Amino acid sequence: MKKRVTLRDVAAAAGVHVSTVSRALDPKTRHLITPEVVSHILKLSEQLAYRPNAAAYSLKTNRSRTIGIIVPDITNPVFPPIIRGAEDALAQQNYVAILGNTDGSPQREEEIIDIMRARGVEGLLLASVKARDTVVERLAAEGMPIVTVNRRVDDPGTASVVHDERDGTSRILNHLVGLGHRQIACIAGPQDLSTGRDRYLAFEEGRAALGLERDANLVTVADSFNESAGERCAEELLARDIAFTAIVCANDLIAIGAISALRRHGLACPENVSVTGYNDMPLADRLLPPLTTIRVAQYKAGHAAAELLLEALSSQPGERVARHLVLPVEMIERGSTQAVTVKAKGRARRDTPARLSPA
Amino acid sequence: MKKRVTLRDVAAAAGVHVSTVSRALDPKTRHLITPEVVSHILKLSEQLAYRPNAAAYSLKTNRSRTIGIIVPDITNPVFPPIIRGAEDALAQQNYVAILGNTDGSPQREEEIIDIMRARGVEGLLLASVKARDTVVERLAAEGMPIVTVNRRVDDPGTASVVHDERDGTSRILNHLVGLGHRQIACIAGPQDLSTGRDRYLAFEEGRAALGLERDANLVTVADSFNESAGERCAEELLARDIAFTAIVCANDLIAIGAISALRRHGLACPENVSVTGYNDMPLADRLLPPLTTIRVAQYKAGHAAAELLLEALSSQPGERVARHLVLPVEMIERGSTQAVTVKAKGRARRDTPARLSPA
DNA sequence: CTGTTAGCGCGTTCAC
DNA sequence: GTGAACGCGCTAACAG
Repeated sequence: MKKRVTLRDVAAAAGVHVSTVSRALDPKTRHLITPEVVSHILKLSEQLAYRPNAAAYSLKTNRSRTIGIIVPDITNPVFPPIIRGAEDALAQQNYVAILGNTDGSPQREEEIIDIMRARGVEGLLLASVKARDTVVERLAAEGMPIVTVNRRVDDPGTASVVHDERDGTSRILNHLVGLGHRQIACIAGPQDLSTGRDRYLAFEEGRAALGLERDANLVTVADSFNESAGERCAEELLARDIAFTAIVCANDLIAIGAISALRRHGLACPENVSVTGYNDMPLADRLLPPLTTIRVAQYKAGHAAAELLLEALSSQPGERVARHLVLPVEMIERGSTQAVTVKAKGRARRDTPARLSPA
Repeated sequence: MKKRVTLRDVAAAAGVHVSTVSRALDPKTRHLITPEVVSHILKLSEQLAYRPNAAAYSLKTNRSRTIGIIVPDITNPVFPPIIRGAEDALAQQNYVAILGNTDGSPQREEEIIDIMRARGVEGLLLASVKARDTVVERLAAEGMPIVTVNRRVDDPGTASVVHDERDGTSRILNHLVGLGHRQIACIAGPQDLSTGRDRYLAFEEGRAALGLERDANLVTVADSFNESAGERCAEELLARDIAFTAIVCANDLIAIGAISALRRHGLACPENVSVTGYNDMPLADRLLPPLTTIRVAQYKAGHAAAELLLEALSSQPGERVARHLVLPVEMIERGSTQAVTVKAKGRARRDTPARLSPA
């Protein structure tokens, strides 16, 4: 491996002292040096392909130009756009990111944060937080700059970029009611995550506002935002033997699982049961059936979160105010929802005795 | 932010010299120190939550314990499993990765590599290489350890982990012929990428071996591995006004695009035309229709590639031999392929005059 | 076995 | 305007 050219090499070539080169190369201190010398040094360092040594810079200044991004699992299609957005924003300021996957485990999260701190990350972008997150609380107390993205923590002291869950859920409900649905089931997401909780709260709120009766039997809570949890919850709803014509799912993967489970029980989506997702993840439009869902701007969220973090890094610790961004969402109507038909209405299950349906 | 505890702090607390602490903490040199002293130091450093400063280590040893992973676009569902596999392998040796997206642009690739070198990455994991890649050639010549994953470069001097493209393509062809297809079109991938080229070569080889006639009209080449390229190529095939009952696509996204284009022209998959993908990306089983495709072990490939790279890093520059791994693939039969029906056979297009179909 | 010493490459405070 | 000197936190060579 060719050895790297250092400040010293450039200085030797230019016939000046290292510190002169250092100053000439830094736009902030460049004015201290004679213009001709500056241009000479600039040309030379270009020629020699001088690249400052990040480790030395970091050791000296205690600034690593690195931040940590922590997600539950990069393999979940929700996260890549967030990461991409964040990295694009970071790159503009010569920052890079190192990535960690927690698989939802708080211990793993702690380990990863430990590793990242050893690496001297200047801040953290967290897509993995629980609503009540002791790891984050402790870190924030120590003054580590943190921005959560997609999810947030209850403590308003931690900056966040999230989506308008209430509006999204309300649009879904209005859409379904507009199609004639009155018996609407809900597969809520994990209630220890802000997204799962906020969407569920918005569901109950919207349901009440639309004059639909509350029925605890229509609600089930998934322990995870994935397909198998969706399947399990749909099975549970079906086992309860109650009537519903639509299911509002906490995210797209849950919806996919639910549709599979329905199909196994001989129920077609949307003919027998309408199903909605949330996130509009990649390929949601190509599924069988294409998902009616809420489009959230994940790339934008990642981008904005990184910018918020960079902003916090460049401000003094004292003057930091945790900022919170709520991005607007959009409803995307596709094939997984349709108007209630007389046939499907009332009773969602096929081979069980009919029962009185309210209204 | 709480200031970090350094070796010096631990040394002061233990009443010994820094270098003693350094040695006690390193398993390799620990045997030089009296066991009681070691355990005392270990306990103390634990207590003080000592974390070695990565920048200082890196500056001193010239080893950053960081590698660069470069992909075309993390948003493409093929890459997250590769990245995840690589990161899991790296983590076992206390390495971390920084990520870069090239969007397929060689200039961007060069910029990213520049940034990564400034960061002192010890090696590179490349999922972005062209078959002929001057950037990689130059880097390899300079001695930078490189492993390509998923794709490879023509130069056998660069280590790689790829999948058995020939076997995969041959399975697809056998499957289709077994279903009675004789007029099989092909949407090949970009021919400057090893995957696109190898799959296409295997297609021609397999076609000949199966005794199918060569027809240049049945082949089209996509300029990119995505849905819109798939749509364009399918349109092109249709415009040529030739008969085919199946299309072999270079990857899943192309297949998805092709199916969309067919549908726009009133052709259903698989009823009128069978379509195959490649990669078995996440959700390929949930699409409309579910894709018959080749499953490649992306996580495993990423994992293996990272291990290969770590191995190269720990060996002496002299004794390095570029290793090449070819992982086995598996065919997954789903709904996008079916036996040729009398009705569909011969002529794939509906509202155009029929034409003689060979055999 | 342990302490001493000498940098790794850079930014920064002093002198000049 | 420029050079000299120092040290960030750590490892490694050498002493003892």
